[in-house]
Amino acid sequence: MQNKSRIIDVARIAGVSTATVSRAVSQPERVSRKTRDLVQAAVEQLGYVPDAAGRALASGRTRTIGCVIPTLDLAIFARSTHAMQLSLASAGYQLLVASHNYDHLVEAELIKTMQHRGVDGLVLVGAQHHAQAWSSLQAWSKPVLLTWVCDERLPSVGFDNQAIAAMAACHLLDLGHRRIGMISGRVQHNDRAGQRRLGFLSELKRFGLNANAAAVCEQDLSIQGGREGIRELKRRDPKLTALVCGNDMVAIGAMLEAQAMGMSVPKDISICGIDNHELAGEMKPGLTTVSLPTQDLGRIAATQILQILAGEPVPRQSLLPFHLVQRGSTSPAQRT
Amino acid sequence: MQNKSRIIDVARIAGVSTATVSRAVSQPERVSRKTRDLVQAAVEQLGYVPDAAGRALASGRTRTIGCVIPTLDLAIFARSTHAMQLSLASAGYQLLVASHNYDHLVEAELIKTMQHRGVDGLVLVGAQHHAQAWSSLQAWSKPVLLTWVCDERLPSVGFDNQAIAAMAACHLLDLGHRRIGMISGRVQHNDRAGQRRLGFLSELKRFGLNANAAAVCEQDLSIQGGREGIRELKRRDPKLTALVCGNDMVAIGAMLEAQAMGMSVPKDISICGIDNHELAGEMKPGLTTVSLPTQDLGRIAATQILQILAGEPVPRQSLLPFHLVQRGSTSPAQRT
DNA sequence: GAATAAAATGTAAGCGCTTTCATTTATGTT
DNA sequence: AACATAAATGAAAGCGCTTACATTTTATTC
Repeated sequence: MQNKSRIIDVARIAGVSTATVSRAVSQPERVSRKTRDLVQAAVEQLGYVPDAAGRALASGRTRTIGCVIPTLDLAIFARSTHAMQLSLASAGYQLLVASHNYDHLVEAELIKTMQHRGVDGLVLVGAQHHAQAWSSLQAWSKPVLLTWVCDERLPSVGFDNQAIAAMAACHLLDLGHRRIGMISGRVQHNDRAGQRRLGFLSELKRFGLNANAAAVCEQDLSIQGGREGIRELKRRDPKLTALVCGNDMVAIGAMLEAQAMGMSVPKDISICGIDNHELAGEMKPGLTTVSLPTQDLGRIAATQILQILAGEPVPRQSLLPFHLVQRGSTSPAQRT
Repeated sequence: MQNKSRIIDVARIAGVSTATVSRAVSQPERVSRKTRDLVQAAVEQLGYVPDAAGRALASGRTRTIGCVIPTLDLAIFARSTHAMQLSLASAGYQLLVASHNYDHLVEAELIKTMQHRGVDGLVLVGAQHHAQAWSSLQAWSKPVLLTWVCDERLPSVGFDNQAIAAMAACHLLDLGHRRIGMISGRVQHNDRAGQRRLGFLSELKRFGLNANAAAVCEQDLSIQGGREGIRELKRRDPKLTALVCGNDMVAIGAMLEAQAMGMSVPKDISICGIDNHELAGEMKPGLTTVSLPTQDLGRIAATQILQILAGEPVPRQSLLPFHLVQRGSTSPAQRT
């Protein structure tokens, strides 16, 4: 079965040189019909599969893409990574993943390791990285793709995170709310969260509201974070009538806590999330949220980095669309 | 920066042979204090990092572990994989992941690819695999670890899945329920789901109940699956008073649907999940569930495969503990 | 059918590292 | 000091593959 046959064995059986076998295997069109069949037969007879290490050493390519993410333990990253892996696999590429839990130094190390590991391309999350990471990326000749954000410095496929939060804020403003808070993710080492916070604040400003940072509360992107966030914001402004949340888990936490505090959603407080998690539609009331095509993100990232690798042109910045899904957790502000 | 220095450059600067550099880098204890420092200095001066492909080709080892899972898009797998990756990274190993969406043939291909890709070890989910996969595993000289289950044929770290479901069933039986259904995951190509179903049915039998397969309904492990499952089971047996669910998402779906159908949980129907997902405690009522140490599973899997690799002895079968978390979704059966 | 161009194939030189084996150097013993 | 032994080092042979480059074969043109 696994008889570890090498290229030379195939060559001997097929009666050709190893160079020809190599070509027949990786660039069939560069070989005559006859030899291709000959080699194919030998390959099958031996169950030959080229050894990746030899291949990598000789060619400088590994058919492996590295993906460095904050964590796999957040549904959105798990989802996009999953989609990415499937797309890569169907193109014969493999995925090396590593996560850093929002530690920029760890991330920089991971990037370096992956580079020396010989990955053919690197997919990162966000544009905010350790200076050391940036410099090793710059000194690298292989493609790097940024995801979740768009940044001039590198090809990216992501979202206009400001616009996402602005869309949520705008929805609430349109409903007449004027005392709106935001539970944001931790902004340090997370430019997506930073951009969303900014988008939220500018939108308030655009409506002529005094948008100070006091309206924003940083929390972990978890149910618990949502619970704590709404308590904090309510403490700061007891008259709060609406809330934008950094993601749906936070929104769910906030909603549950609001209800536990005796408030009615949306009557007493309107809540809007981001992501459109499977659960959003299942809550009571349903969670209004900005729906992001997370899976597409992963799929497109895979496609694009493979295209770059293939020398095909790709848009340098791809902004993915998103839209508001209105459910029951938001409603017009009460007259006061 | 990334000046691609090779071992020979280091050797020249340090004034030693490449063999010595190689030793100084990978087995410092096999080299004299003096040369070690010399080499170390040269390494730092050049920013030398050994090329992985060369290393792999020469040594036959890649410091890479392959992990083949059904999907990353299920919280439990994302979680355990995440934990595994972190543990591996801290030991200098990298993680190659691939998922197959419960397709055994795809899985077999992935296993083969990873083997030829030169991974140093393989972590799989479950013990049920394509014959072709089994045979390529058998013909392989490197360690393979099964997770989520325990199976004599290979070292494993997992759960007694029958006991998990039995624990859930037993809890409901103890509460006096006698008409109990189960919404199981798809059993085909998923031995965990199969074992859980079996555990459920045997527990019913142990209590002298007529446990036929009619009490079990297969669904996707999602909220939607839970919704459909409870409808189906209620249709089959309108007097159903309790429900075991394949995982918490299913349980949540079932609970929501039960409520939507006008039932009260737990008054009209008791529901018990498996996993202890972050959300379980947040539901109204809180979801009773069998808590599984998902993260530990990943961490331990990583540790064990590295130990095997290091030639250290490890228990061939590691069964991880689990326990019932009682919350509001289960209560004593009503007198009839 | 000769001349030319294009396609197919072969030759052989590495890719960067590890590791066996032989050799040199240090350490210990009497 | 002479010897045995152990530790440290070096020389060099690959690991299995790809790919310039050279060579041969085939197709094309007149």
